[in-house]
Amino acid sequence: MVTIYDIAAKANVSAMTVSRVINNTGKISDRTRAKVRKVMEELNYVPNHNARSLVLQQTRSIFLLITDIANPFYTTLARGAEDAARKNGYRLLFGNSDENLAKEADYVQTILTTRVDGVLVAPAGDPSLPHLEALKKHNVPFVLLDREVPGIECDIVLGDSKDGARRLVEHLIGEGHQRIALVNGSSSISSARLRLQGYQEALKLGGIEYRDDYLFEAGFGPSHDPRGIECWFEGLAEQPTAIMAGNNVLAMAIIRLLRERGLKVPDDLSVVCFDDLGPFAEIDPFLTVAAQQAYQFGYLGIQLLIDRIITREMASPWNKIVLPADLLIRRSVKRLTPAAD
Amino acid sequence: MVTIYDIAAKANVSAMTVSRVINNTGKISDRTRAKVRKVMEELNYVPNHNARSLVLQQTRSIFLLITDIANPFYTTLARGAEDAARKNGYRLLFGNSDENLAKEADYVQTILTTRVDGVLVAPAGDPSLPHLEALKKHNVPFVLLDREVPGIECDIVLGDSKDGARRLVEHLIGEGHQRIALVNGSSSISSARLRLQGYQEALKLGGIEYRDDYLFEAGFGPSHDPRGIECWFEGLAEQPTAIMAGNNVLAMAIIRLLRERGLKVPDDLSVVCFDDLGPFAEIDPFLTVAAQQAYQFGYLGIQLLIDRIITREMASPWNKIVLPADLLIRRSVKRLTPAAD
DNA sequence: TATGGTAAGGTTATCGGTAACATTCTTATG
DNA sequence: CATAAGAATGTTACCGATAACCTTACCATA
Repeated sequence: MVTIYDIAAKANVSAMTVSRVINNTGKISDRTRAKVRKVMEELNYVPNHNARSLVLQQTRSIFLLITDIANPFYTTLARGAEDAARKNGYRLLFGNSDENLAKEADYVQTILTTRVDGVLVAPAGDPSLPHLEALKKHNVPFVLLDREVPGIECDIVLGDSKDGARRLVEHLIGEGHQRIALVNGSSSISSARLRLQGYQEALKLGGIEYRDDYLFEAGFGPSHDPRGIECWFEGLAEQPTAIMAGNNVLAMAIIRLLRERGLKVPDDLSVVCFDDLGPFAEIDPFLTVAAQQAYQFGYLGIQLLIDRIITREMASPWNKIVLPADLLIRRSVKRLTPAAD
Repeated sequence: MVTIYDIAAKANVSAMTVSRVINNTGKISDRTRAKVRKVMEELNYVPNHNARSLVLQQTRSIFLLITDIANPFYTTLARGAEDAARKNGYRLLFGNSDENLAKEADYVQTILTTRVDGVLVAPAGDPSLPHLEALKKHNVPFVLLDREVPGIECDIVLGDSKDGARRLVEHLIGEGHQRIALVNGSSSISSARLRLQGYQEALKLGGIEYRDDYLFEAGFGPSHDPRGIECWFEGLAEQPTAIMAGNNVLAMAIIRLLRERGLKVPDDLSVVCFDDLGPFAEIDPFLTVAAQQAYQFGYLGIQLLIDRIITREMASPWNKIVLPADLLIRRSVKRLTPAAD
């Protein structure tokens, strides 16, 4: 590999002069600058990022840790983050924890050893606490995305889960549904808890009693076993007329399950969910959803993070951005006549 | 930040002894090892990856550059790569070029400066040549994915585009279609060229004449303007009975376009495409596709790459893995009676 | 008792950059 | 023409780790 010393030697200057040319610092005569530039071209010089960040104590890179790379919510979020990072001259590195604490722990280790300037994290859930504490302890600025973690104070970008869920359920009630089930993510995830709250609130407002057997907790992730949902569904004494899914991945599992049982949506059962399905569900915009502004999660998250990185102010009050969800009413909910129920 | 020197001082040993404990090298007494370990815990030591890779001249990390993070083909590929990398003790970094040469060039720069041990690249197309040449020149081992680039010799994992395309078209012909259009990716992408060849071959075998106006070249990427397709479709003198899309993103564009015009698939027009749609099209497995083994692309790609990294053999014959595509026949093709046409 | 082999650990130089300070070269000014 | 004030460049030390070599101390053996 070519180093600044090779260039310095060939250009008959000191390494420091080369460094100055590269970074446009200090005073360099045009003649020298041109000479050094020419040698750099000839030798195909590429700066060594590791050496640079070792002495500078900063890397100009940000790590984005998401929980599911197959989920369009997170890939869209990632694009937002990437755009914002590029715009600010930061390199963005991605990691994918798969909603898995062990992988998350691994990535936190990577983050610490590579000395990135900051981190954007969608945490796996409340048990991510020690991971975030580790970041805190090592003074790595970070911004949480999508999920709060009790015990951690930091900047955060959230969706309005409670409100979105409430509006979804209110829509169902408005269409005449009374027996509404919720298949949710784990209650160790803040957004799942809020969606449950929104669900319960809407039921209450609608004068519908909350039933324990209509709540099932699965995993938000791609790798959870769908048979849990099947068992729950089979075991139901009274079939609901509508199911709300806590996120898009769960909605997929539910719809597949219903199809396998020959149940048509919405004719036999209505389905709604949180999060939109991304471009690949465009074949037939069918599912009624509470769509989140995924791109903004990433974009705004990077902005909050870069603010912290630049000011190095970890004491000033924490920012909390709450983005509303859009209710997109499509065709997965059947209108029930009062008599029909 | 805590360094090995801080630990050395507190444990009353030399930095070298600390290094030996960390890496399990050399001879260290159990007493010393325990003492050093204890101090490391107390001080929350985290090794500095930059310093380490500076002296070792290797980073144990691999860069994966994909062209579309929103495309399930690539995210599935990414999971395969991630799994394979983890299994081999390599860190995996992702980049997303968005089918955009400028972004790709940028990422190549990042790759060179960060001195990763190797790269997995899905190139934007033939014009990616200089980027790959840069990797070659700097002796960075790389493996191509999904697309060949004329002028570059290297290990590569490909799908059998020609065969898959031929089978898709043969299926259409078998169902009685004669007027079959192809909306393809840019001809500067090898896989698009092969898909065109497969298309033409199937037409020939079926005794159908190739028509120039039934070929439209759009972009494989997420950011291309769908109005091009609209114009082409509007301008058609004779409407085809079936359209084959060069990949899944194009299929989405076509289906949206048809829907906007009130044309039903497959009743009014049949559609097939290359690549499956991922979990989020499970709502209704509808589109007949040539599905590629996306996960394997990533998994096998990493294996080829790590072989090169370990042997440092850049001279031995290049590996070329060609993965077949599965024809998944679903419901987006209408059977035409000979009379109907 | 001399010898040497090995276990355990220390010293020094180096990876490729940059900050801080030092030095040399210009140029304008009294 | 001497000289001071910058402009242009060089020197040295250091960022945090590891490789290569060196030093002890101890024990077994002839």
